[in-house]
Amino acid sequence: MKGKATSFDIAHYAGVSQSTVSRALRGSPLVNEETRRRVVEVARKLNYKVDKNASNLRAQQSSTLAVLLFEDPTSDESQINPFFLSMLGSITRACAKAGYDLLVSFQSSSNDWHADYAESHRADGIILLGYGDYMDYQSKFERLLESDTKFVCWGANVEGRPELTVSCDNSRGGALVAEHLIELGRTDCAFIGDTSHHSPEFSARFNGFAERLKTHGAHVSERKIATAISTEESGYQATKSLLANNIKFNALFGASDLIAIGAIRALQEAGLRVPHDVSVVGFDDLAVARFCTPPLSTVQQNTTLAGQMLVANLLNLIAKQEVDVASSVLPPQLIVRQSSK
Amino acid sequence: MKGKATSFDIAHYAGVSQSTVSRALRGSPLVNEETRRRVVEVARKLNYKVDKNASNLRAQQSSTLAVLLFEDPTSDESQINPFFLSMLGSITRACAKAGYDLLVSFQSSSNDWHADYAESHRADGIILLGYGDYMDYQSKFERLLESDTKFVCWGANVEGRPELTVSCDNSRGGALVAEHLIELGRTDCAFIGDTSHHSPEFSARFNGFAERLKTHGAHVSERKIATAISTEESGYQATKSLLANNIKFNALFGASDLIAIGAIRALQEAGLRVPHDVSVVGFDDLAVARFCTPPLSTVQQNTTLAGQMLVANLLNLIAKQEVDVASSVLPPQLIVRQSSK
DNA sequence: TCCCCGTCTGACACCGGTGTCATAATGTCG
DNA sequence: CGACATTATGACACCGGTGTCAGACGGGGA
Repeated sequence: MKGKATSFDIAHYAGVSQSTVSRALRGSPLVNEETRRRVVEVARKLNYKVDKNASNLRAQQSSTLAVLLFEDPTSDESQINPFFLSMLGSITRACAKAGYDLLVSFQSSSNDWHADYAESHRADGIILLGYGDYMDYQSKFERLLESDTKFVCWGANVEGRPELTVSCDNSRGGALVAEHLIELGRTDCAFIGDTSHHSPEFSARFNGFAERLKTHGAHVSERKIATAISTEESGYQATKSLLANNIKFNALFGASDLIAIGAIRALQEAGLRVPHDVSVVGFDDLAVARFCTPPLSTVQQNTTLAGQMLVANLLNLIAKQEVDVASSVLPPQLIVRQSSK
Repeated sequence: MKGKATSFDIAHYAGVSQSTVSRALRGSPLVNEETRRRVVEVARKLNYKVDKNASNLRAQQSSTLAVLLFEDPTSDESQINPFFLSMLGSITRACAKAGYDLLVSFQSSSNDWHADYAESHRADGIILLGYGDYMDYQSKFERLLESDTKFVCWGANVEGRPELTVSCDNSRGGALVAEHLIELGRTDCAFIGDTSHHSPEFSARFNGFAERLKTHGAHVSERKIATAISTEESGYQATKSLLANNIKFNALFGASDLIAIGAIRALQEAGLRVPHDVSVVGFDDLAVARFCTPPLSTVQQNTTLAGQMLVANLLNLIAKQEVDVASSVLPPQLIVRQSSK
């Protein structure tokens, strides 16, 4: 046998037509059980595998999803945010469980997207993953909507289409942090992150945090807010700049774990003890959080569930089925460790 | 315009034949520059994208690679080894740079592989990633070789086919650790990992380590070796069992960072100070290593380079070009941090 | 003028499946 | 025994491109 076997080869050896082979192998009820057995047997012997390209072409669907991962443009080239990698893991699993393949692609937000996976029929739908510039996204979303591409995204909201988004209840997560710090009596808080509309997730965390503090008579002074993107280095620098300006606080909320870890480094370098002098809380619950010094209190986002929801919602979208919007906002959970005891 | 545009639509609007459209869009020198401009313009206007399924089917190649990630079967369901995720990142980038798409799939070693990506023409080649049971792999490798599937793998050697493997010089990495500990005067060493043939990478690290110690008159006592797989928990348990047996040592080499991190936890719980009482060194240089307490000395594997090599070698294999075996063994680098000062 | 050649284009078979339709074989009922 | 439903199968068009081949066209040389 030269080259790969085709369904015609199977048909030949099984003494049936090619049509019957196709039907038999896909479990059509139209074919006789005895015939099917014969076909399956021959196919196994010849190590026959259905050609996905031919099958996809004819069936006009690919049983494949694509993940587009947008990195923070300024983040380190080599290291990808562990939070998204963890998400990627659960998406992969959820995909496999649904019998779909998964294409993965990293994009830099600066570039134009290579988001033609759907248009070129390589994927039936697309999952968008990333913190990213909110304003920048909307125009891309419009292009996707226009070309009738099926997609869902994590975090960022698509205007007027809530069914396309799965996200953590960031605002509530911020509130949980506020409550925790209030219980500890640490209401003189700093915030490292981004309160602008450029980062809807970070600002939601901040707003939930600030509002809950306010209901307890505390508030976050403008001076105690420093801007950072989600890297350790950025968190470190932002915190250092606060300290350099001689700004005092007894608690610090980092908009992500990486930021909080960088903040801890800055605090410790300045001779401040965590949590004795400053309680620190992060957001994400990366695997690192357990291992840093001191172990980091944080708000856990359930990436397993998130990945499952993203896949499930996307598949519903593709099948033109109803998507449950309400359940796509995932509950955050406060994990208290030593950094805020 | 209903549905997606096809090359026939473009042909119609550009007033040429479908053949010419195909040629024009793929830059064939046969088509007149003026004609090409017209075709390209129409294609842009109609937002036309070549159908990959049709193209792949006809061309009998997919411009796609697949990564199969094998997890340690006993490892935690939700968390994937960060080392491989980091590798995945660099593979993705290398793929994109070469103009290939990337399919990602997680496999449990226990299950039969769904490695039919190549047979079903979904991918031109496969990258195998994972620590795994060496013996178990050889039979799978044979099956891949038999079906003439193009593949490369990380770490594990395919018998008699060195060109299919990219790996870190684990033995040399172990030797670097030995030298470092000798310099510190810490030659009473424990090893946590796996010295059996089941884990070729771990045992190579151990052998390189033990041999170098021997040339300096030291050696690793059998009693000071404990078996662990590459998880924090496993490293913790293995170390605890050593301590429970009242075994003393002033240095500990963990076969991976996760193991070393677990070991540190066990040591600290037992009241031993790191590095004052025991110097600890790991292997991998995960992002975590910098952040744990104390920051972990470790052997860095260059995952960026590794990913590039895997992709490059696989593409050479597919193109039936020579593969440079020698350069596929990557040099490890010792990173000294506080855990072994 | 005729022939040849280079340039450019169109017609057409083909990749390997899937879905539809026609039909043969068998059974069922009045 | 004929009309008709049921079951199982084969023939064939089709998905949307790619590669081959034949041919149209214009120019240059004899």
